[in-house]
Parts: sequence; C-alpha cells; structure tokens
Amino acid sequence: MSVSDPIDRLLDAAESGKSLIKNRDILHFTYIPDNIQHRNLEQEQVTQSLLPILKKSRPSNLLVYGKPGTGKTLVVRKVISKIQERVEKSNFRIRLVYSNSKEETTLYGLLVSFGRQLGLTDKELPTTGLAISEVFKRILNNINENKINVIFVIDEIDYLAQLISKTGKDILYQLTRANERLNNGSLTLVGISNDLTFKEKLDPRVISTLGEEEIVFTNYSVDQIKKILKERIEEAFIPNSVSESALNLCSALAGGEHGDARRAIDLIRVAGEIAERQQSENISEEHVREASQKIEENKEEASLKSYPLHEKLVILAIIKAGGSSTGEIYSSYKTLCKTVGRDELTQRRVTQMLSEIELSGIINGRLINQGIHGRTKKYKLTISPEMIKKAFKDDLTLQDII
DNA sequence: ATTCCACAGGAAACAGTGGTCC
DNA sequence: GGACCACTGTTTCCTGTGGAAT
Repeated sequence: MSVSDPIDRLLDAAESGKSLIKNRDILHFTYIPDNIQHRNLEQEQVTQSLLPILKKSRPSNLLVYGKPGTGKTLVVRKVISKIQERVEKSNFRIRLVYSNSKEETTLYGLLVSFGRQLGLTDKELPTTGLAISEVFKRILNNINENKINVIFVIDEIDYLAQLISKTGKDILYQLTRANERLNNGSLTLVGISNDLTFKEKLDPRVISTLGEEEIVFTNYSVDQIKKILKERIEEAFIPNSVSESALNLCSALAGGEHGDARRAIDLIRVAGEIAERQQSENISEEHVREASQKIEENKEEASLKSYPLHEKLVILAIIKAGGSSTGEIYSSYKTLCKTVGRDELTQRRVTQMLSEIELSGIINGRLINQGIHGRTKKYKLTISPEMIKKAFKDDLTLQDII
C-alpha cells in the first residue's frame, strides 16, 4: 500500500488528528439534557396542567405553541417522562404516545401510529383496509381493556388540522370526546403547533375541549441561545475547542432568524465536523460560516434529489425554456418527455407542480398580465442550473438531457 | 366600452393500489 | 370473491382575471 494513496492519507490523518467532539449525541436537538435550565416557567406550566393525573383524574387537554426550535417538544416529553417515573411503582399506568402529523401524512397513518405505540399488533390494527371509525373503535377498546391512562402528544397539530379540513373527517373531535366513551382509563391530548393561528381552521367544539390550557413558548433571544449552546458545548466538545467568536456568530446566526435553537445546535455540530476534518485545533468563526453555507447547500440538494421524475423534468424544462412562462415551460417539458420516452402529463398538472416547486423555494414565480396576450406566471430559478444538474446527474433516465 | 388572450387555480371525478371483512 | 375502505396522483371541467387591442 503506497503512502500516497488518498484514502490512506485521509485515514491516517483521522487517526492522528485531534478529535474536537467527544460526545456527538449531545449535538442533536432531540437529545434531552438532564439539566435543562431554561424554559423553567414553561416546564412548570406543562406539569401543572398534567398534574391531575397523579390524583387519578383526567388532566386538562393542552395546546402548546411556539416557533420551530423553541424546545416545545423537549419540554413536553421531559415533563411526561418525569410523571411516568413517579407512578412507575404503582399499578396506575400512564402511557405516552407521540406522533408527528407532518411525518404521518394521513389521518389513517396517524391513528395507526397511535395504536402501534399502545401495543396493537399488525393483526389487531392493519395498516390499511379499515374504515377510520373502525380503527378508532379498536384503539379505544384497547385503552378500555388495559385500563391505561394515555397522554397523546400530537406534534405539528396544524398539519392534522389541514388534513381534517381536506377530508372532512373530524378525528380531532372524536379524540376530544373519547373520554365519554371510556369506562376505564383516560385519554389526554397534548397538541403542539408552530402556528398560532391554526385554531381558526378547527371546529369550535374541538377548540373548547382541546384548548383547556394553552402555553406559548416565546422565541429564544440571542443571549438565551448562547446559553443553550454553551451548555451543550461544555458537554460535547473537548475544553477550549470552541472560540468565543464562533459561539457568538453561531448564536447570532440562529437567533437572528427565528430564535431557533435547533439550527444553532446543528450549526455548531457541522462547524465542529468541518474543523475536525481540517485538523484544526479549535472551531473558528470561519468554520461556522462554512457550516452555515454547507447546511443550506445540503438542504437544497436533498430536496432536489427527492423530487419524482416529472417534477425533475419540469425543473429541467425551466432551465431549457428561455422566457419561462407557464406555456413555454410546458412545451419545453413536452419535448423533454418525448426525449426520455415518457408520457406527458396535462398542463393543469404541470401548473400544479410548478406551484408545489415554488413552495420549496427553488423557483420563484411572478404573475404577469400581458393584456391581449393573456395572463401568465413567469418562473425564475433561485439556484444555479449547475447545482440542479449536479443533483440530477445520478438519475439514469435524465442522463441524456442534462 | 368591449373584447379577448393565456393562462391561474378551484372542484370534482376517476383510476389504480393495497388492503379488510364477511 | 365481491363489497367496501383510504389514499395518491391525475384528468376533466370550469370560472376568473388584468390590461392591450379594437
């Protein structure tokens, strides 16, 4: 094996190089530190409203608001696990069930994930084929039979509200009324939402039961983020490896946006990884800047890669079409379809795709009225065509047209 | 003042998939 | 094996729109 072999060189460097990060787990937002010092008030409030469960009565339903990365989920989870610890010895059973409505894209999926965590098997609760009301009935039966007290945490409940308004099936209403159908055990709902206005989309009857208690998590200030980062850095990095200026920049970047602690922790983690790779002694401002850029690029590339074929074709059509009005993009898209030998979709569908892609921020649309030449929407790319081609180059069907 | 373009975008229907239940 | 269910991606049909051209 020659010394100049690039793989060997990297491996050697990694072995001899200094490791700045001593505990990677702590650099993930989902990790719950034992000693969360911040959000004391909110921890107290959440505990307060769940307290009745210790006295064997049903706690208040709870709505928790706050922007992403404000620690809502962490606090709720921490409080519930503490309560669980308390009652562990008694035969009074509390079960935490957590579902994220954004990850479960359908009502059915959400209920099934709920049932699975209660221990219902594939057989008792199949992943498809049943009527939603039937799924619901089976879950309630399970709670009844086992006499458990369930706390159902629905994260990003605003997405659920959207699903409900689309399908017209109000499982939230049924969930809030579930206790009337339960002889044994109980069901408490904790809804977590990023959107303070989401209640407007709900049935007023649901709001009155769901919103028995409401807690708002305010955004973190730059100083608070700095404090959080300091705590994590102390645990995760070797001493003196993060410069003060890097810490400040990290807090400023994340705090300036939305007070998002998640982003701050991500940032310092990626900066640490970059610094390690460069064999640096410590993490500097420069590393944080690089990390910030890298996170952005990765996000774009990942979202590009995840598009289905026809969306990719539409994006490529935008590159190929000069002026980029919907009509031009569509005819360019049709040519591309012919080249790769795929059936083309209708213009209506392509318009819809364009709006979806626009939401992700990769393209930018502007409505233009051209008088007798009609009205159209002109689209512009917000990222470089090279970046797109780079992301698409692994797709075999597209290789001929890139 | 009226017409008319080139779409935007909502609503509903439909096809297909993968399942249960009796 | 047929009735039924949820869900996704799509098509079909439709109404609405701002301003140049007439």
